[in-house]
Amino acid sequence: MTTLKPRPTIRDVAREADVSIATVSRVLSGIPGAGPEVRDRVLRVAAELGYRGDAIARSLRNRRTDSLGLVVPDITNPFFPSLVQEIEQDLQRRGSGLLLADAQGDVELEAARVRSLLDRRLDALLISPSDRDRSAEIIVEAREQVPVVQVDRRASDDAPYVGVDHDGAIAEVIAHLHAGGRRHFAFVGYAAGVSTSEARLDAFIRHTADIDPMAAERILREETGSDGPVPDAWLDSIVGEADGVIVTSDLIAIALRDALNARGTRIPEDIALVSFDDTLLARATNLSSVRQPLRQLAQASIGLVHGEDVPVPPKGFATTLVVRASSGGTQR
Amino acid sequence: MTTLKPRPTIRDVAREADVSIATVSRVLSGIPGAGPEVRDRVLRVAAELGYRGDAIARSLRNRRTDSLGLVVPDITNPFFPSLVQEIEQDLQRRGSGLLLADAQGDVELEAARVRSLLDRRLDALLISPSDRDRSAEIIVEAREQVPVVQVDRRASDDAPYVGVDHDGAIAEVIAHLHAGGRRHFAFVGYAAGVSTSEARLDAFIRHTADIDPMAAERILREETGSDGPVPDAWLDSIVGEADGVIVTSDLIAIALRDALNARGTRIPEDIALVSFDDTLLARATNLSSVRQPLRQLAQASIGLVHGEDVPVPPKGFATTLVVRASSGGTQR
DNA sequence: CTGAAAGCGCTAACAG
DNA sequence: CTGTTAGCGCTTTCAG
Repeated sequence: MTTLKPRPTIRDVAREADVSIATVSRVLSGIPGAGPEVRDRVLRVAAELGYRGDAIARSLRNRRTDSLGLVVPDITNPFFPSLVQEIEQDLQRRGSGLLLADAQGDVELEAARVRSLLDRRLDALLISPSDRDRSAEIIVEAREQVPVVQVDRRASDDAPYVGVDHDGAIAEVIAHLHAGGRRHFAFVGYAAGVSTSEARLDAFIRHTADIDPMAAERILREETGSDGPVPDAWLDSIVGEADGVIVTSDLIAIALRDALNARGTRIPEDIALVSFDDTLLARATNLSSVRQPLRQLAQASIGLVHGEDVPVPPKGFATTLVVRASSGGTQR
Repeated sequence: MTTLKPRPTIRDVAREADVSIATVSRVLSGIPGAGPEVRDRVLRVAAELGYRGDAIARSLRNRRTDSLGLVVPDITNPFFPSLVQEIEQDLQRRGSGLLLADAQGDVELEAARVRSLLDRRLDALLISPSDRDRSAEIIVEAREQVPVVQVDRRASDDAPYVGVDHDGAIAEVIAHLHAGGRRHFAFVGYAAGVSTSEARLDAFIRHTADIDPMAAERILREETGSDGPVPDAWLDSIVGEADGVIVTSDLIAIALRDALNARGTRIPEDIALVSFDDTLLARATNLSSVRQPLRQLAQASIGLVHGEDVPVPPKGFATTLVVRASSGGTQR
């Protein structure tokens, strides 16, 4: 490490411009009452010195940190990096910083992370709760200190929630598969406790009830986490049984497709595959996937948490089904 | 939003425990000189009130924010979330927070993000620079203010760098492929300006020189970013030409494998594929991949940036080749 | 239009 | 062993 150059303070600027620090503060904050001559001088000196202000001191005084906490259940799940990116971008535009915490799917860890973030006095907290039920408690606790908004996943009915219309998404997928001649459906990768997964499963059961009463029997739970090999049990339940499969994540879908291919099952001829999130995995491997409106999610949740009057559709934001090779064409 | 509960300050604790704020501060900081009777009372009151201290005020006083900035070139690249996770975890253990910024592969944006982070007065900055050459400037600038360490990617020779031994990694991969009977090599996904990619390419050329002089002709640049379809030109240059292919990322490798399969080329029989990063993509799809010691990278970079005397191997940390189906067995 | 001064919550001299 | 006080850098009354 070399020697660190100390940042100029407001006093340096004041001294150099031969005015009081109050004046400097006013000029730099763009507060009207300031003489044009003085104004220019202050601005010039500030620029010369490279004065940038001290966010910490400002925060202490303003009781506002211009930074926001984001807790994700697992940054390793490719859906979240994309969301994080949108959120970070939006915050940057607002001049706010992003404090990120990863709960690693663990409710205890999540609570610890939230508290640790709150100690840093963020202006607000965005959280995608790890567990549908058990995350509610920490959300309530956090809500006593700062505005909290739940994004993508939800746990507490007390805090606002911004997510997508899972029901509409599933309906669209089923319709698409049905239009392609598929009549036997399966739902792969259900993760208990994950609110999005539960919402999708509910919708799946509802929307297949009429056309395929057996579909509710073909629900395959995620056992091993989202990585690891595809269980043989899944393949046994699918091959020869279903011709239209909905998968909760691109990653699982890709693994499933590989495993099916290895068994000689052809995608999409024998089985059509549609997954969720439309991450770069889906794009790179020609997987049909349900795209989430990430920018809208980011903007709405950030707006909401800042107390703005953002319109949030009651059923959630609309998704887009991106049809690619894995569910393309018609069956047989 | 409901009413927000104000956090208790140190004065509240002092008043309630009937001592001075100085005593509270001392007790809570575990500074010795404090009467056992008073000590207990303070601790009890603090607990009752749920006093947690104010990180902002503490930062202003201590000139230390206990938080660290991390700038990644693209959080959407699956390698980085894993690294971020390790870093966040390590920081949490140290009681520090993580301010994340995404440069989106854009040097200008990167500079803006770095400055914005510095304004927040972090204790240190970790950066994985977007561009081998053009990121150097902002690193130098940052270095004047806080300790800076480069992780994974590098740009400036002035700031410390923590990364892996790309040369050793490539050597191991080539040896593995060679042992499997592969004799004609290709390097896919080279990204100019990305220091890791450049290091790997250098090593590739060096380590294939003896056994396959033509290898240097089979270097395929990443043109479209890491998503998007695989260019036909890649396939033309590989099929019938190479039997051992090294790919710079799991994502590209998966896309490439799909495209090769679609052409009737079989993996690993016709072509063995080994990629980099061993992300969950590789695990999920049985791809051979070079694993990076993320925890070591995280710990070393965080240690270094804190001025600790962390041993960093001069050639970089050793990687591990994880052999899976895509390069398994022997040729033909 | 500008300056002096209070004070955000905390820690660290310094006194007693 | 404990209390008083200065002050981190800033914004914002309040005076002038």
